[in-house]
Amino acid sequence: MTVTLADVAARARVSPATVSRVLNGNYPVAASTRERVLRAVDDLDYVLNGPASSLAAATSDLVGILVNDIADPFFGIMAGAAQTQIGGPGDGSGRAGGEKLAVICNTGGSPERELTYLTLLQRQRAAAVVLTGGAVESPAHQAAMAAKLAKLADAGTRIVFCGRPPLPEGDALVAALAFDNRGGGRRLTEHLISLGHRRIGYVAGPPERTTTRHRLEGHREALRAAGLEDFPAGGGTAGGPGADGDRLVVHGPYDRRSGYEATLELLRRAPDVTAIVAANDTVALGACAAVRDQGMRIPQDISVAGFDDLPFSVDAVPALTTVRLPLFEAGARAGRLAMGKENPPPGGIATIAAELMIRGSTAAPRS
Amino acid sequence: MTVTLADVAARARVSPATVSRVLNGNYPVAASTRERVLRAVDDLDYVLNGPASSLAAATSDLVGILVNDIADPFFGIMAGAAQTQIGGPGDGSGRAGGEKLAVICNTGGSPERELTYLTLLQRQRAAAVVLTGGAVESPAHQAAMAAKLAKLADAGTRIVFCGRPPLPEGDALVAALAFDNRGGGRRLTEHLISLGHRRIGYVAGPPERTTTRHRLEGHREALRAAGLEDFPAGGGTAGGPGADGDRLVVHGPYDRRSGYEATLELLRRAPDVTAIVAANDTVALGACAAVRDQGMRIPQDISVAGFDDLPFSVDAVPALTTVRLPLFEAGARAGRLAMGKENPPPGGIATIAAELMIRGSTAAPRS
DNA sequence: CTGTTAGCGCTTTCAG
DNA sequence: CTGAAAGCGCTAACAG
Repeated sequence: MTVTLADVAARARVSPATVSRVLNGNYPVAASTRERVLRAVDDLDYVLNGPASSLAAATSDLVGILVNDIADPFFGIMAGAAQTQIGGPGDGSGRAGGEKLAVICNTGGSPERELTYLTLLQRQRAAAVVLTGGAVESPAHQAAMAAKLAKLADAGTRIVFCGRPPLPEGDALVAALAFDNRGGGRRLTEHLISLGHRRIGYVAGPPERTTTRHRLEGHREALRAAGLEDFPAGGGTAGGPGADGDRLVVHGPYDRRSGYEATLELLRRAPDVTAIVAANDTVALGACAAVRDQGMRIPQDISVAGFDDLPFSVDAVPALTTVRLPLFEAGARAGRLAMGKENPPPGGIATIAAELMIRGSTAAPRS
Repeated sequence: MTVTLADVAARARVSPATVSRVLNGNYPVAASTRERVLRAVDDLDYVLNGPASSLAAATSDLVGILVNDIADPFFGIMAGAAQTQIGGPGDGSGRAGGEKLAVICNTGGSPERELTYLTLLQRQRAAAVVLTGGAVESPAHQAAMAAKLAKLADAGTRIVFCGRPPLPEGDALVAALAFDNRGGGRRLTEHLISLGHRRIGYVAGPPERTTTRHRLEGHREALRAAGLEDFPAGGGTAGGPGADGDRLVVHGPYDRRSGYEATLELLRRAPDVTAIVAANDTVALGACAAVRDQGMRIPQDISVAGFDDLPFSVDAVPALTTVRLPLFEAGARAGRLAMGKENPPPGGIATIAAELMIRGSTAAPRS
């Protein structure tokens, strides 16, 4: 029923090996032969058996792209961009040729799923894996990840981080594109301070994420530099890294609802805040809604700022002050790195600049 | 270097066949033996060779999810939901067991890429394929799709449509979950008409998409029912299906920018429109921006409505009147269908209801 | 440039 | 319930 390479070989009156060679295009074949083979392929409507080919070649054309939440455009944009550099499209040949199959895997932010997907990808002998977005910092998970990635790497899988800092052990195996979350966070808060804000609330992401920590650290650097750090330096009572007793920081997931609720909580704890910085734009939207529902105006009564500069942020009313991350460019570059089309940055790690976007949602506090 | 099933068998003092059986859990194995095997697997840190297994079994554990634009939450939400029903997660076993690898493929809305991805998935002997969102209606592409899907289907790949109408030939091979775009579009425009609007502009999606056509048809049904259809019934001069001479309809891609520009164009053509219906929420955001940049207020000077009810729509100011599509639920159901966990709807096709969400961006026209 | 020959690592009858 | 053996369809040396 199903056409095999041998069938094609028979019809083209060549050996299977030759068919394989023209299909893979990695070996000299006479033009006339190649043409005959190609015709046979078309006539028979032959489709290569991927598993067989991967088994024999000990490598597949799968490239995995791991994301924390594919419903979030932050990841959608990066993943889509990476796929443009990897996927079947570019070659325009119509017939699927030497393309890789770029696939996006949604971990939902769960460390277990991240590991599971990695195992699944390892099982498929993936050609490369791109890990996007913030990592979970629990030591156990980091160790497990390092071990798994090492295994993948020496099975020949290329590893690329995109928008994620390299692992502590700094495997040379990995090319990393890290966003300057700390610098962006710092500049954002500096902006608020320069506007005259002194009590600034912060709606942070989940405490165990690198992204959360870095952005928050930047925020605190700015506060400290301005002598505004009014919380205990050594952290507070809650457990885990980054925990602290600061009444002006509330943690929660990276979603709108969390932004809404955390903001309400913040306003309850400190009704005198004049500005709120959100972990990202989505959270900021929730924060805006909460602020409004409390009968306050943005930015007259309270300023709100986000992070990422997602497409909808400019359309918020007022437009959201935020920090732009070049998500598309970073994703595309990660895709190229995964394909080996581009050389890794010196030292294996590149820091991607974050640009402050000042818009209407922030202004000087009243009086 | 790499551990094989034979190694595990040796260590567990059983035959390779037995190891295979415990791993696949589809055959009776003595509890003690199974345990011994499992321990050997752990000791050796064995990972199944996917290609080899797929080759032997003539089927893989890959499930493809095709989307038009993964940067758009419309697709991100559906795809993510589908993955929750398919991916490695649910079983919680830690070790990757019987899971499928659900992968998202971003076609960018290009028919060629759609076909290419299908070929790639066919090559991988995918267990199932989920196609999401609107289809391109060109007859050539439809024919190519039908042929390709037929081939996939009889290679044992399960096919599921999600948010896409079944193909004209209505293959019984396919389970389809279609959104009621026409009904939703109709109710939305009826709402506007009931508010008193008579000149309603429409920023439509790309003309060749099913989604675009259905939503627009619903809009026209409503206009016609109210006797407001002021354009030539038979269509106008532009080429292609769905083209018409209606000055109040402008087509463009499903993105914010298109919404912005098309709205400007609309306002130029017909400065007297009192309401604008957008192809979807993203487009609506662009439309809102354009309206504001023209110095008009929403909804006092002009009403704006969207479609989809994406998460950010409720946060627009004023909140967007739109049509809610149960994207998550539909995606999850599609995932279940793809896994064979749920029976296909009677007749192979289910229509998913669309719910009108009336919010602040629409109001009665002035005077 | 092209054919021959071995496997790649697993699943699956078929016996026991 | 378990083992033995025969491929699955392709690639990759090696010879020509």
